[in-house]
Amino acid sequence: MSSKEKTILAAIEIFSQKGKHGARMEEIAKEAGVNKSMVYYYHSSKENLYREVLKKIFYKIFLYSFSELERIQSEEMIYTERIEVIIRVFSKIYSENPNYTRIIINALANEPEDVKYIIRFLKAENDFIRPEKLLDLIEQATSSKALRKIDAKQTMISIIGVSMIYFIGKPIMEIMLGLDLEDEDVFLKERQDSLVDLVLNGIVNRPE
Amino acid sequence: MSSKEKTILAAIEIFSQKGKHGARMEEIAKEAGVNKSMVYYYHSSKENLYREVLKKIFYKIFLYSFSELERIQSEEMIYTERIEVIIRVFSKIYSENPNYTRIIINALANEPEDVKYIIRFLKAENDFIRPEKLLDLIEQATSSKALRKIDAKQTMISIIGVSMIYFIGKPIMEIMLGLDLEDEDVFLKERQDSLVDLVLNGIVNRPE
DNA sequence: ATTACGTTTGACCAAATCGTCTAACTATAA
DNA sequence: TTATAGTTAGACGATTTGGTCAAACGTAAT
Repeated sequence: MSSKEKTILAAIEIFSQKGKHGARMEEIAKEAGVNKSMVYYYHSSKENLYREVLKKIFYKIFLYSFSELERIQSEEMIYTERIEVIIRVFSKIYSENPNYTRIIINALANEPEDVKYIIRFLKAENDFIRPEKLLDLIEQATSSKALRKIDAKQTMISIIGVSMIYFIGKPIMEIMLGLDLEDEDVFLKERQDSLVDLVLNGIVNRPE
Repeated sequence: MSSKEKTILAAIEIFSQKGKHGARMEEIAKEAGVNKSMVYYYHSSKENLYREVLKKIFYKIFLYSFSELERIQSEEMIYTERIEVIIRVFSKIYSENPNYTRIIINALANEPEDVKYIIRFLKAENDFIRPEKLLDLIEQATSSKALRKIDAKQTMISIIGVSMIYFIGKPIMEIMLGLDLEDEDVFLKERQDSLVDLVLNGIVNRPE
């Protein structure tokens, strides 16, 4: 792996632990196993490195989620099944990449303009990034009476966002609910099932 | 207002804009209209000031949400109405205090241990902080058949978390969905209604 | 061997920034 | 008036930290 690549991976690790300002360039270099000058040689500044990191993370998440979306569109499924898969895909992305999740949450809260710029950039560069696809799916499902009359945009936000919740509120939940994290995997699985259950029941159409 | 109080309010403002590490003690002092020495005089260190801020924020949020919970428990309402009020209360807290929301999100992502410590502390000091109350409400509603057979803990997390989503995903949504923020208030209102609709439909019991 | 080019190193700088210290100011009580 | 306690100001110190630089290293082509 190139020094450039190693640096970005290390940066993801450190930024996710310490946040943008909390992270130290020296520490990132050490984690990457390269000289600090190398970091600057390839990424010119902390600001820049941070943007590279965001770009990489969003790219990977988009790549994965849109290819899954593509896949289920080509398969034989009823609408609610498709929606279920989508919810599980997002849950999976967040839970399997907790440090991506942390960085994204931080960026959204602190550098929303950076995030906007990067997403715009990625959308312009990569044809496969097409949020309309998810929107269309929801709208089709609605007009086919598989789903109730719901606002597709709002539903899309809810689906994407709801899967992120557990990670955000983990410490609160641990104390509030007296959760015992020894069985975190079990809890996460239940969490996912519960979300699927909640959302599907919330949007599905029930003929009288 | 005392200098100590002014400092905390200023700190909330600056921490919410810049994050814990991004915030400068000098800037906080300036915002508070006091000398930097005063900040140290009252709060001894940045670390300490940050914890004071978290304490204050969580206290206020708990105070508001639990008193609302208390209020609706004393009123004549059916279970689903109570749940609806709760969802709207949480949405309101987050949307009316965006800087609290940002700080909390940051703290949860970056200093989860601090958050745990503070919530434990607040719970020990303040009798009114009783998460069981919300849990009980959901459980009662379930056993009275007003709600489907759902896991109360999971539902509680979903209710609290789902209201936070809009703030977290705002930039993503703006670009993904091409939202036009001139009518943000309208959008937020629709967002809240949509959430209430989704969650209530998701958990309510429907006799065959 | 020499050139050339990308890569790597460690020392170094300048600015930022947390935190301290001492002296002074204010108000209240004796 | 004097004493005391709480409060404020601003300069200063020590360290951290983002960022730079010139020199060296490796390697592959000429």
